[in-house]
Amino acid sequence: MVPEPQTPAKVPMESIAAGLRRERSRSGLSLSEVARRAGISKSTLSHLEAGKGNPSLETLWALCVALDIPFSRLLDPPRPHIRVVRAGEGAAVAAAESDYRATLLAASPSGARRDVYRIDAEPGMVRASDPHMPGVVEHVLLASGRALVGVTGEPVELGPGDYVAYPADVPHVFEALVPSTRAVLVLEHP
Amino acid sequence: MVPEPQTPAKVPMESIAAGLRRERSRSGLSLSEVARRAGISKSTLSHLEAGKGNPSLETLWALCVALDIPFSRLLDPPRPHIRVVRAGEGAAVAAAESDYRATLLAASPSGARRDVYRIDAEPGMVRASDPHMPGVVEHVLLASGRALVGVTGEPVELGPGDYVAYPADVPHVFEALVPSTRAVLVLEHP
DNA sequence: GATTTCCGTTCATCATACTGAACGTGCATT
DNA sequence: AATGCACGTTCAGTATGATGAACGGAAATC
Repeated sequence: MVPEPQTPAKVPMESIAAGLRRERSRSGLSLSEVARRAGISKSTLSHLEAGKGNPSLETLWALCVALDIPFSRLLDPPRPHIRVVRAGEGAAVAAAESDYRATLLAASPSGARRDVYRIDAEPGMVRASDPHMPGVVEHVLLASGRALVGVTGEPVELGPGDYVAYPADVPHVFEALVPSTRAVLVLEHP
Repeated sequence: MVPEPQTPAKVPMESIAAGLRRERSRSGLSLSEVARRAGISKSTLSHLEAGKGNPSLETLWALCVALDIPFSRLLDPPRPHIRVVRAGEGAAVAAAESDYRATLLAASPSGARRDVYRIDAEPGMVRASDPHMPGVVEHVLLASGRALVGVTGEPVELGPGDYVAYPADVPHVFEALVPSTRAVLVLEHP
């Protein structure tokens, strides 16, 4: 078999468009302002954020510089890197000791600080948070009850023992679904 | 001060050109063949490898697919991502139990396979390895002795308990400095 | 040694990404 | 209300990236 000749190899333009919108809204800048800083025209940026076109490297690069983000932020992972580990899932850390069992949920990036919070929430109370500083990640381990947690627009429903990590430099929510919902929240900043 | 209006923001085209040449030579494919697989013209690729032009995202993406490399491979910095964790350093995994203490060295990328090896080395014996497959990472945890480990040209000296991770798709070495040097080597492939 | 086949480069032509002005809109200010 | 000024979008013109044929050279095949 001849290896994929002429395969169009579609570019994740939609993902890039979303990334541009997300990063710009995070920075709080207007489309015009970003275009001005990047030295490109508003129309070009407007097109790109609409997911249309096929930008040149120069254009994308200028935008990354203007937004002060690494290039990979727009491409590599569909950035909102949301990870869910259900109760019982996850790799266990091997221990010589007898019946000790630790499940690794998230590795700590070196240099990161982690603050721990306890959350008590009741149904009907939706706690919506504004974006934090860039790079901030929140980890939530649900202790009891049920809750919708995560990035606004695509939250995850958690049950007891479930875990989720999501970027907290975009708007995010915590909404209890049943009474006496308790959780541990770890706020990680680089 | 108005924040950098109109700054040209130079693109690292030379670095990208070098990356294209490097990755293609690594794959052993001809320029024509890569162009054919990517579905672009030879002339375009020829220009890009010469560091000329300003490729569209579609073009670059197609090349990355054809070369089977992540996009960031062409842009990111001088690739070798080397991480050293000295004995005693590193984030410890919290345990309710008494004096148990686990230091997390590297979280496993999902889908990655990890093979574990035991290494026994004596001074004078320099073990130089040729590059493995792209994306392969080696982790070395030194058990006893001393050793120079890592990417050829910039190895790291390890003592007991020290840990290092380095890309193994470039030439790398393991050189024991004292007798009875032992280590655990984890070979990780995506 | 002539021929074939692939290699990588160069150049005129075409397709299109980018531009800049004009537009409708919403929010302050007067 | 009227005005001013940002915002984001649309559209015709233009700059330029991508193409495909033609090229010279090297290696394999006859």
